[in-house]
Amino acid sequence: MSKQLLPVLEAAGTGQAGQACCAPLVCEPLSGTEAAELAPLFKAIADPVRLRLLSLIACHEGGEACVCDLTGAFDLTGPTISHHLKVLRQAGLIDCERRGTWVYYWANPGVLERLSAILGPRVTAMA
Amino acid sequence: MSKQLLPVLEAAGTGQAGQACCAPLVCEPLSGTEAAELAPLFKAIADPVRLRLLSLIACHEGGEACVCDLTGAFDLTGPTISHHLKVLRQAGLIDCERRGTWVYYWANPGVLERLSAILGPRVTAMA
DNA sequence: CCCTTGTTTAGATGAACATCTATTCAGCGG
DNA sequence: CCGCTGAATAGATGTTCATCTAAACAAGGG
Repeated sequence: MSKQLLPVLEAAGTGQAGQACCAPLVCEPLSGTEAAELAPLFKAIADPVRLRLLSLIACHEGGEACVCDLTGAFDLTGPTISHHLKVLRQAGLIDCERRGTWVYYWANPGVLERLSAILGPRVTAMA
Repeated sequence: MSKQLLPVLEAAGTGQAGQACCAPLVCEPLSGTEAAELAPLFKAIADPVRLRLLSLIACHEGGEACVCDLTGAFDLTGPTISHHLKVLRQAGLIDCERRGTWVYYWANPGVLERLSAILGPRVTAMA
């Protein structure tokens, strides 16, 4: 229901600066500010439950998943799942909307792509 | 000074299964086992200090950096830097060797690439 | 052989975090 | 309007983690 994108991520995917050579992280040293912005994003996916939640949501038919589709995959209580979803949402990795009784979550593909771009020296094949 | 590669990472970069379509994470749901293997790797880079350390090492001239090159960049004590380097090393992201008085660290590029591949739907342009 | 410098290990401490139970909020149907 | 179900919030608890100081280990130079 909210949307937030971090500055460091805005620049990562664009064709602005030296995007063709290699991963920013391997190309030139991260500044303290950049690292401070990136670390929370990696922290958000640095948990087995959240990693699976993100994957389940991203892979789900129609690109979105109801919470009730997710809780069954884990041996955890509802509030715990809700907590992890909140962490992913606050990191900007997913977003959600309430439609009637159920709440639907979908992944924010751009953020994931940009994280990937920061890590890996790969071709930026954007359409 | 040790080397360890995780099974889930071995498969990620190879041309084995569906690597051309999209990121594994977005393609099909991560199993509990896969998530449990990946999460610690992301946890290793989910810290501003370690992220900068990794970047500093990877970018350093000659591909390797002495600990004395690294400590100056942070407002932290030696033991703290050493601790973070140990975390990165145990995750397999970096490796080190003692040469005389100094200890040199270098990045393990493959692991980083494979993490990138898991996150991002990008072309695997490997030579 | 001791002293100095570079690096790691051990142990302690305070903050952050994952999880739970209990409660509250939001819609829907009788 | 009341009760039911899905989902989030509040508060508590045990664990993990980042950081420090103190000590140990490694290598080299008088």
